Amino acid sequence: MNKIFKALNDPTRRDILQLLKEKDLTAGEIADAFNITKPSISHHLDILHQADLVTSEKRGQFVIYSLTTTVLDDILNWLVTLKD
Amino acid sequence: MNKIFKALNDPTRRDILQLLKEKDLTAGEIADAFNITKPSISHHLDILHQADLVTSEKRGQFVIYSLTTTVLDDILNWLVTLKD
DNA sequence: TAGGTATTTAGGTAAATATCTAAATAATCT
DNA sequence: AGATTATTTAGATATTTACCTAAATACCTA
Repeated sequence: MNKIFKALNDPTRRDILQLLKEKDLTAGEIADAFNITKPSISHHLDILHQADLVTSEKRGQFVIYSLTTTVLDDILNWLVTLKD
Repeated sequence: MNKIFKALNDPTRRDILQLLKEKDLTAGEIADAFNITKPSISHHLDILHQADLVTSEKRGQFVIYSLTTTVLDDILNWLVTLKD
């Protein structure tokens, strides 16, 4: 839970997730979508990965990132429980 | 959105919200529930207030805090949209 | 194998965060 | 009014975070 909230607590990382919602992307493609250096994006991707919000697969020299949404259920449950 | 995610990105603050779910509490009662000094709790309450996750009402020398969940809808929407 | 591309790791810096103690403010009570 | 209680503000410190540049790693191709 902690890791997920931490991962979501950054606008760049939230934007990355929304990009990945459309389609899988390589690390480079993700970096190109932002005005941030590639190492910084790599760091953001690492944090998202630690939270299990993305998975990565190495394809040749590329690393393809995909969205994973199953862990969001924990947060959704927590929020809904708080609401009712 | 930013403020809400920020407010939720701390276990103490999330625990405060869950306490307030049960019933309204004074700042002191909230502080007593944690191994943290009152000024620190006051600071956490301020962050929750800035995110509109709690409201406060002064009753005599006490300040009573209540949970507000309406702003959670923004996050819930964002999360659900990401999922489907 | 040498050179090029994609990505991550390492190291450093500035800003934000969580915590503390001490002091200030506000309300109550004797 | 003076003392007590509740809460917040101020100021200090240690940790975390987000970002950068430079270097390392991994893979591909000629």
